[in-house]
Amino acid sequence: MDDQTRMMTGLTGLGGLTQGDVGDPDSVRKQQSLGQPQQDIGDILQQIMAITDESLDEAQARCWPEESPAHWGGSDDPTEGGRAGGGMAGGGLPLNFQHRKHALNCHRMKPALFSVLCEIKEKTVLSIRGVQEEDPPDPQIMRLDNMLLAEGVSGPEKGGGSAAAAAAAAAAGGSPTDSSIEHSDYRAKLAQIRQIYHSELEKYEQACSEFTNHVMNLLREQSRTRPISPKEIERMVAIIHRKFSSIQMQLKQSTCEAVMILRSRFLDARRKRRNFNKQATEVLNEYFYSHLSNPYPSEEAKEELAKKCGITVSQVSNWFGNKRIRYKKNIGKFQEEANLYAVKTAVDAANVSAQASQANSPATPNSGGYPAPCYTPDGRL
DNA sequence: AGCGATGATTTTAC
DNA sequence: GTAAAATCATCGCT
Repeated sequence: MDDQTRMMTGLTGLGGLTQGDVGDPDSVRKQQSLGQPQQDIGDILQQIMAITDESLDEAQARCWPEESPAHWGGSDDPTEGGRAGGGMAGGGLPLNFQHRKHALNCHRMKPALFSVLCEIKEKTVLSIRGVQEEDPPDPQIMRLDNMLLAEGVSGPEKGGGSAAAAAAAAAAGGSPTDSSIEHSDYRAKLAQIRQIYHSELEKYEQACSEFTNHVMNLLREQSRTRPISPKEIERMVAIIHRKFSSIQMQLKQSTCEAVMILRSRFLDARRKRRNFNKQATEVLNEYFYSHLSNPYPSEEAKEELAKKCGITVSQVSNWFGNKRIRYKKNIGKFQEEANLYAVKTAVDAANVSAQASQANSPATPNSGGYPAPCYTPDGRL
């Protein structure tokens, strides 16, 4: 409801009114009763322009000092708008109001006036905010969309995202049993998030379309009593959609956050780290200390070690990476361990050759690379 | 709880 | 891309 409704109501049978008179029910009635001839359209428009400067409240106060705004035909409620044509007669609306409304709807100048007024509206009020009309796809919402798609929250049901995540986690390591348990848990939680997301999205879409329909019905209804161009309706719908899309973005944002938290809880291997078992550590250490001069196992050697230890190749790589740096950083600390494994290796070798004189030597000659532990090839510590 | 050990990840350098 | 180095997060012992 706005000035336009009141304008049109006040315009019926306008003739010879001064600007001060416009909108004054008494003066309108006066003019109507006098039955003055139709005034020139230019004058009417001029008066309309003057009226638009008034605020709704003051105009209404002048027009209907004793009534509440809800009695207006142009109310926000479309159902009321529907009744206003006559159903309300005797139900609260004053008869002169009904009379004027009827007069307006039947007036031969109505279509022409409406079209002119629509044009004026287009050129004034709407053009002000019509500048940034066309909305380019929001990069933020696109980012969120992509992420939700990648995580398997939005998009097709088959859950490709969670499968991919599971595969990624499997590649990261962990025993197969452990990870499969973790994954089913993860998938269940992800499915939960997915479900909530979709039901919320549905609610949102429903609310959006309901509200859009509501507003469109309202505007269509009102377009019978005030000038509303289709373009204006279109614009209103666009505004509504923009408002709702900001809500949608919030939903997507919080869904993304939930997925991120879930991921970090379930798929960050650091959080469920298990120390390798003793036997695995032994195998790795044996290799490390027996190849101290060049502790860089080849791909094949890594695979072999991984198989022996029941861990993945990348875990073997991690282990060697950690071991090299930590050994180098503090050789003293690892001295004991180094000697232990050197003896171990030597004993194994001795079992084959029974050569006691070289028993304490590392299996591989130490030719640069990493500093040897504090022992000599001849067995002195 | 505190703390060192340790596996994983990230950053940096080549 | 790989390895070193730095860092993180958890484990496991006291």
